[in-house]
Amino acid sequence: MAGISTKGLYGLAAMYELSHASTRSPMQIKEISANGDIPHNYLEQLLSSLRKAGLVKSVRGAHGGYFLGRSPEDITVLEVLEVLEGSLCKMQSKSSSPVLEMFWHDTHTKVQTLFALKLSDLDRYYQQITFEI
Amino acid sequence: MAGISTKGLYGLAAMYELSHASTRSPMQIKEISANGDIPHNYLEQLLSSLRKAGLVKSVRGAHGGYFLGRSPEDITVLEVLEVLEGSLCKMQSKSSSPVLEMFWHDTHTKVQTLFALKLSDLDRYYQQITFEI
DNA sequence: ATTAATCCTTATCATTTTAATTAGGATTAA
DNA sequence: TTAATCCTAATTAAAATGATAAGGATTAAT
Repeated sequence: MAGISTKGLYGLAAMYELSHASTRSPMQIKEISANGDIPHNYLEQLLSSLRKAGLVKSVRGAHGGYFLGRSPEDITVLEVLEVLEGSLCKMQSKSSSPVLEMFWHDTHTKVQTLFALKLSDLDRYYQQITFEI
Repeated sequence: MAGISTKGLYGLAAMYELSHASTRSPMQIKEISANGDIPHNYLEQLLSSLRKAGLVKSVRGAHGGYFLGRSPEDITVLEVLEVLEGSLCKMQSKSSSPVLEMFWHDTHTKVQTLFALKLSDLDRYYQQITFEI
């Protein structure tokens, strides 16, 4: 299936939470886990990947937790999803015809553009709710 | 991974072949299979799905084969891929926040728009090659 | 120094999907 | 009647998904 798995959904939800968290004290896994209804141990694995990619920073020990690795204006949804799900809409084998090859390449580019919005832009979707009601 | 699997690649390649085949005599699996470098028996399964969805028509028996189910102007790449891969970029569980819920819904719509080009439009990519050289 | 809280890592597991392969059945032109 | 072709179902190997479990490493608080 060519869908987005819970890995990506959970990961983006976690990043969204962190983008609204305090920059003073770290947010803990259990809090993200509870807010997003994400299995605690599974989320740990996702945050581990995100940390290795520099998208989050961690503070270990008691009162530890997570911060966003960079500001929400400097992180795109595309980055988050690619860390967790691999390249979006990428074809894994060569095409038989140059036409299809070009189609897939072009489509891949367009999908990347589609997801290249900043974490800080996500809240625009809240505005849409307000406008529509 | 959120990629397109060979199922979709093979299927679209087959549909593309058929869109350029004669409308007088059917095209045989072995020919599509050879042209697209697709395992014969695997392609049979994909064509079976496409036939059940009405995207191809088959002629059984000796000298049998396949036709496109409708004209290339009436079949979109989206239809082909959704038959074989399921809904594109669909999220399988509900989001924790309304903002993300709207983001995913909006993105799903945009991805569908992206793939909503006709089989007959694929050849425009050939023009691009010509223009760029 | 001890303890409790928290992040971190690895191993394991069940389920599903992918990508076939195999084997044979059904249909039809010659 | 036969050979060609589509059609279907069963089986399989490998990988990904979506966890669960267990314990190690680090640190604040006592």
